[in-house]
Amino acid sequence: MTALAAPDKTSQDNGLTRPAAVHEEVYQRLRRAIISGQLEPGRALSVRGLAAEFGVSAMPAREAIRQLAAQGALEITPTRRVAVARMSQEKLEELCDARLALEPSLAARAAKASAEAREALAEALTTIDEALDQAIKRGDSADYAKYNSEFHFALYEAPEAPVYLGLVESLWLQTGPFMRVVIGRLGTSSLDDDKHKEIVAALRAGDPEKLETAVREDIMQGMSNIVRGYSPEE
Amino acid sequence: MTALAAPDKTSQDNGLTRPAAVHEEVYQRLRRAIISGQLEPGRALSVRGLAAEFGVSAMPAREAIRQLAAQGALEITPTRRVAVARMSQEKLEELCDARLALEPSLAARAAKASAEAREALAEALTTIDEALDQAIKRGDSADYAKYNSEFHFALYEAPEAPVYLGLVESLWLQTGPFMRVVIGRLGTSSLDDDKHKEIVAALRAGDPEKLETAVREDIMQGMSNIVRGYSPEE
DNA sequence: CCGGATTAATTGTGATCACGTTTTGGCGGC
DNA sequence: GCCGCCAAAACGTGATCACAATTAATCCGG
Repeated sequence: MTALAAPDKTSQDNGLTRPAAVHEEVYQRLRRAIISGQLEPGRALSVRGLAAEFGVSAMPAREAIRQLAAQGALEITPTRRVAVARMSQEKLEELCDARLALEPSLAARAAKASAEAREALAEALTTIDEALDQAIKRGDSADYAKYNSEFHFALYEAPEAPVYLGLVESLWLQTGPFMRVVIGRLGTSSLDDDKHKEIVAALRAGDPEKLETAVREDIMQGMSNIVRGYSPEE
Repeated sequence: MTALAAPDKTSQDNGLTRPAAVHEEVYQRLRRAIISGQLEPGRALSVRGLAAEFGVSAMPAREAIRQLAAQGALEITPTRRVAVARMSQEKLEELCDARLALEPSLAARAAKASAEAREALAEALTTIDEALDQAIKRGDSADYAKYNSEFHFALYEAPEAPVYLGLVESLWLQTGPFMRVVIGRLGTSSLDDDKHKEIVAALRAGDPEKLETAVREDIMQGMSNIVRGYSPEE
């Protein structure tokens, strides 16, 4: 019933750092689940339900919900109930425009890093992209969504641009759930010609303009798939 | 001590609508105060302090803080204390870029409305702009910031684009506090040649491209003022 | 077998409390 | 006069409870 990934306890940066707040933990897990499309649009959430799912009290669940609602990932119904945000034709167009306005120029900043940093990032991206390709061959749409989001955010986190990153995260939080529905509808077979190879190549070359257009094309193609898979029902 | 505007009780859309949640009320007032620059960067906030200020219990204050933190308006220090977000050189550059990437194209959508709607909006904007000009003549930087934000958001709320609007609100929540500091430093005399007249004209003409460039120029000019007033101290 | 009313379960919200941490204010020693 | 220590005040956070509202379930009459 859950499908909400447990935290990766292997990364022990513990030493002098304070243990993460419980509500932060809940927020991160829920956030990842939404971005990678593990929760379908309209899916009802509740404070007590989430609290039980995570084995915590109501307070951290409330805070996580409020935070994700502020980022547009969750909707508050007129009767104050909470659900994963739904998609609409107009919203889809807005999301597409906004992604095109932000993500390419954010990615371009990654191409301006040092050659070593670019190479390290390129290798990391390649690793993710291979896992992504295998997910496509396997027809595993869950893993596809997961690795696709990991690929993009590995790229977007590289230039340290917290403002941009926050905006882009908000966009993915709103696209993620719906994306997954569409992939489930179309299957992964229609997704095997993404522009990730071009993205990595442009990054390696240190060419911001080329990286920009590669990301733009990747977005446009992905979003056009979504539009293709969009049917006006609910 | 407060300076947090009380809600406008005159707008009684009551009838069948549910009374607004207390935390929503707190959020809105705090949000407006931040956008219009009534709270300086680094200003410490606390759950109990806010609760006392608004005459409510701690819960609504907590939720409002969490929400504004998610939008980048408030910072959570490493020791979990809350403060109005501070500015930095890099952040300022990011905010400038992001504003230029989003606000002109959002405004352009307003130019595509019907002639009647555009005319109504143009008149509303003119009214605000007159108040703004008087604030400048008066040298009242608080009112300047207030009317300037009102002008822009009247324009941005016209096209019903909630996704875009959310992103732009986040940007203003991060620029507002710092903007006010800069205005206080430079005085309002350096602000009397904004592009608002061009914006209204382009809107009346229904010319999206012209509106886009007018908004872009307004942003660039405002942000260049900020850069001029920026000194690395604190 | 179905539809509507009544009851029961679930939900968001606000309030309050306890606990451990952090910040602050003041006092004493150098 | 200044710096470090110590106590006190303030803080974020999680837990729990009560309440009003909404949603779901149940039951009954047809």
